[in-house]
Amino acid sequence: MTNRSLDKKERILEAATRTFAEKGFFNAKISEIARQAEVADGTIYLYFKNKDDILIQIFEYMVERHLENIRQAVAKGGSPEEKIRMFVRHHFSTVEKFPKLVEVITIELRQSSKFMKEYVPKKFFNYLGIVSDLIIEGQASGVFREDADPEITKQALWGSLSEVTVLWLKTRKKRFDLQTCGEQIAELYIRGLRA
Amino acid sequence: MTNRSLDKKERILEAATRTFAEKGFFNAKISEIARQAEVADGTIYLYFKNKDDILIQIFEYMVERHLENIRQAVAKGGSPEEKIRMFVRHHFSTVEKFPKLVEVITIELRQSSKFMKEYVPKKFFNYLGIVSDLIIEGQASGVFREDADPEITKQALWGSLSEVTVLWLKTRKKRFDLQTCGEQIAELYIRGLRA
Amino acid sequence: MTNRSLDKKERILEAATRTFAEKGFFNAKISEIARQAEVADGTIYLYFKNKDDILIQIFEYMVERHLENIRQAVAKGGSPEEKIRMFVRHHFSTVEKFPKLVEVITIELRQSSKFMKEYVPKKFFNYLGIVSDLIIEGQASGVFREDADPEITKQALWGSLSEVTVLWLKTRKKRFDLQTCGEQIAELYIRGLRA
Amino acid sequence: MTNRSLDKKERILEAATRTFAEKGFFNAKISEIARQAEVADGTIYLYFKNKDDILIQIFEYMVERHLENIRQAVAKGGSPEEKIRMFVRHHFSTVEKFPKLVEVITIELRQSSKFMKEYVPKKFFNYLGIVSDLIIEGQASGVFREDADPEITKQALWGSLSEVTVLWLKTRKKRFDLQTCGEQIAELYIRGLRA
DNA sequence: TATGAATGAGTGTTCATTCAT
DNA sequence: AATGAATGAACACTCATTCAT
Repeated sequence: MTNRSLDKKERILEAATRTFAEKGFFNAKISEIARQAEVADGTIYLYFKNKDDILIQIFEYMVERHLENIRQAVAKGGSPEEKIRMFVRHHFSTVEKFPKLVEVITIELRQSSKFMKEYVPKKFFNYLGIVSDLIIEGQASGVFREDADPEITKQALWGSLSEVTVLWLKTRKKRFDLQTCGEQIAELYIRGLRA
Repeated sequence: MTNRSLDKKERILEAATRTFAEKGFFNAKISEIARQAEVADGTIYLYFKNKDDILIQIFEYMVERHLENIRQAVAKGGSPEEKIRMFVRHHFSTVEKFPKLVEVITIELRQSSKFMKEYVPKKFFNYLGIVSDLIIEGQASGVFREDADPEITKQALWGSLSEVTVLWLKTRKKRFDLQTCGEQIAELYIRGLRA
Repeated sequence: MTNRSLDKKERILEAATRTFAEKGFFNAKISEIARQAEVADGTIYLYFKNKDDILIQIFEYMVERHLENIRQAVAKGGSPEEKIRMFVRHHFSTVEKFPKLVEVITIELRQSSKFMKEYVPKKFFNYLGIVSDLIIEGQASGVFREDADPEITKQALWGSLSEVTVLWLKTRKKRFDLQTCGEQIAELYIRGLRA
Repeated sequence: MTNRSLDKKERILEAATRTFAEKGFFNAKISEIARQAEVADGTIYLYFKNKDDILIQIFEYMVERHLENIRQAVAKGGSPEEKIRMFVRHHFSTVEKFPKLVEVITIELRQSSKFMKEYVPKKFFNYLGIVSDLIIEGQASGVFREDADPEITKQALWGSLSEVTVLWLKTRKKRFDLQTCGEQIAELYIRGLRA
């Protein structure tokens, strides 16, 4: 029962992720998602308020998964510098593991007006907050410049990660693989922040 | 004649920019743009292939304007480091001068599937190419690390600029003004690249 | 068992009457009726064929109740004239006693296409037949005009009663109370029929 | 131009009247109306706000036509009694001339929730007002009873007319023709009102 | 009897685009 | 070049009804 329900919801989330990644948010039809999830159109509305809500739940599901691991991953790095490296590595290994999911989050999410205008991604703020915390920690321990603004830097790093991710997802011409991407960006920010 | 035509096309571009920025790409109606430009609905199709094309032409118009100045602006900086600073400053001063325009380019453009999937922004590549050229120049003159990949770094910088821009456009709570943003990001990348 | 069943059916009829009167036939949801009757959605279909059938059964239930009393009530009037007065009075006192029920019968019933097109309200014909019988009786005893058509008059009276009822239900601005309505209409028809 | 537009709007009104009468308001599809009017679906929305609006405009169109003539028709009757006769006759001759139109007005109109709940049929009130004016006139000249309430009587008469009309429209078993109906009802009310 | 999760048919309305003038 | 009336494809969502339990 609960089992079947969870099954169904997950099947819909999966089907939606695939469909959104392939067709884009707007061109993805509810009936196509239903078909792929092997449920009736109406069933989708037992688990989701509307089309935008599917996207938002994909996002939340993703952030939750990601968040579970990221703190542990970051903790493994001893110094703040190493922690930043871990954060970046973790991002790209997630991209590598769930490219479709990341594609939807990074590209299609912006097409949902509900998401862009009404939804406040609280958990995502927590996630990004890890970065500014790292910077503050590094500044406290003297390894990072005092004059670097943690908020701006956090945002800048996130921009770098997602832009490079989009490029990689779009081209798939891995002249540079994701490992390289990660090391390059981590190095850039670590040196950029060093006191 | 040509005069009136140019007039009309520009009026449409302006009206579209305003409307896209205010309502978003999808909620902006062609008839609303026509009304604001004081032309008939059909007239728009004498100058633009379709709704997406308006967006693309706004983008090209923007890049052209931006490109005209950017090379001169960058040239003013003597060293590669200073040139990067000029590039970033130029970006944010443009954001400051044409916020509506930048908002459309940075946010609404991603809503057009034509743009995201079919259009190859050649001129924009030229524009971004300035950055990788700068890095290569800096590496040649020994001020930048040889192991920094110019392509990845270029993309990372662009990601930082646009992400911070989006944040600034959305919040308008200038806890940090754009000047500060620019200096922060420039410093980050210059130090990050330094040999 | 039978006890509980009757209970349940009656609870559904009551809940439906309330819901139909409040929301109208089309805006009343089966699930809302089920919620109010404290049964499961599916249970309703053990007692009723479909949504229209609920309405029809409300109607029949009403007519049965009404019919039980009306003959006695009419019988109390000695002369045909007085009997018409009793009929009209009885109608309005029912409106007064069960306004919700009457509202559903008089207004919402017309929204059901099943009712309007397929259902033949046999019992209701019996009910209205009382009027034409009265008229014939009056004609036989010489108090009513021979040239009044009992069928047309019956229909006309019914139209008057329901139209005035609708007005009263809609406005509730009792500039005239129901008593007055009844006396006015009875007087009109008695004089109109008098030989 | 204006010519074509009027044409088109009238064609839609006609097609809608026919379709509503045949299928009922709810079962009438916009696309079916468009097909019958030989216009595109979207064209309907250039002339009408929505489906309910079509019905409302049919109603207004009808009342306007009816109102134009009714005052003249009533004026022809010399005495108040004769005027009531004219009013009733006029009603049934309209039913005879435009049965489809009357069917929509009398039966289908009640299915539109917009009409029943939001629209206030001002012109229709004027139309019915003719009746209460007649009664008051008759009371002033002493031919009608002083104790007959003009408002209730007006409403009662309207109920009689529409109920008998519905019966006639539904059965078409003209055991009594409309002429007879008119004379019967007129006689009933004239006698019923007589001082 | 009773449940309630699942179904899936069904449609009014919008709006980018066209084309006769 | 300019118009703007006309087009018609396209689709998320609801809710009465069913049926496995």
